[in-house]
Amino acid sequence: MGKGRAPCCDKSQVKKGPWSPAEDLRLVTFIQKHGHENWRALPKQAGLLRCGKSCRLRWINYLRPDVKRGNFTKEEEEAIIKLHQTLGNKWSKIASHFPGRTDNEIKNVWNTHLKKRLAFKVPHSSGGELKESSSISSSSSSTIMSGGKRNMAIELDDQWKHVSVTKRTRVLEDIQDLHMEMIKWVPLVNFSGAYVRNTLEEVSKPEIQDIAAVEIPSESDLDFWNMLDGLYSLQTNEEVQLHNVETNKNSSLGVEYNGEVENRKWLRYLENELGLEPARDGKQQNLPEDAAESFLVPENYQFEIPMKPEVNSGMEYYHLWPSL
DNA sequence: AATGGCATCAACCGCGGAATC
DNA sequence: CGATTCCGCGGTTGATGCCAT
Repeated sequence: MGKGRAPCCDKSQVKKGPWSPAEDLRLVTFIQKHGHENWRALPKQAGLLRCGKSCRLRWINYLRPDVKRGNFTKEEEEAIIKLHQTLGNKWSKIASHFPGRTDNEIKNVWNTHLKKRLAFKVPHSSGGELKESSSISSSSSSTIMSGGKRNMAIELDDQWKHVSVTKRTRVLEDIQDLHMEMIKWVPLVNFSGAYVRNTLEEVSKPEIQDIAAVEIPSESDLDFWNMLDGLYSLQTNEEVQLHNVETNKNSSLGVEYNGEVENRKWLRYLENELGLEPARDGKQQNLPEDAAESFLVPENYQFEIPMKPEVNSGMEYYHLWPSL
């Protein structure tokens, strides 16, 4: 090795910490269109203020369409324990035995659950099977909605019941804020769905020009999405991903799209809880089947329209809608 | 209601090794 | 063949939420 190693990126120029939905969207969209042959160059090309390693990690551990979310089954946990006995802390090797699971996830499960379980293990009479301490249980957040095919209304109801009172209050306040924000936004959206950008500043654009211009929402848009993201946080990312995987086996293009559909249902549920809008039938929740594909990888790569109001419905309902 | 401790997990950091120059 | 670049791995940290007091 040489003396001293060049930093992978300019630390002062990169953003750190949790990824925003807008950043996720950029990353997923870019990778689906261009792949990820060079992680180091990717953030710049995708217009992301992230280091390449961060992008890679985010993709592998979270955004990759085949990533499997949710609780580990008993069988998986037992297999991890057995593999760890032979492989040690070779998380990537252990993960290779579990399609869809990531080394990071397995490492976390080991450190948070399995290691402790082994410390308390009581050898079972039928040879080798481990009996876990009753004090160790899976997190409730990821078990609330484990049944992906359950009726959405029931799921939402169940989930809402698990939300603490303080969080409910905060969410409901956020919903109100969201409606106030929507009021401000309505004039910016015309009926053809074109998002009016005149009052908004552009974010820095990718420097390379051989990639179709990525019309990502501007900073003001990001604020809006971040607010939405805050509301959506009640639905676990695991659940979103689970639904995405289940509903997109033939195509990875629907990751963001389906997550959005689920989020929207959740949002509507909360809106109804607040009494902010009349109950409506579920018809409006369905987007055309081809919308997912056109949304994520439109030919001209445009994301000019984050939201589209239903015609004649005022602010009642909003769709994430592609520019076709 | 406040707060301190604990659990969880996403994300970061630094290193080693492979690939390339 | 050494220097450099990049990727992937494993350890660790920090933010957040939950729960007991």
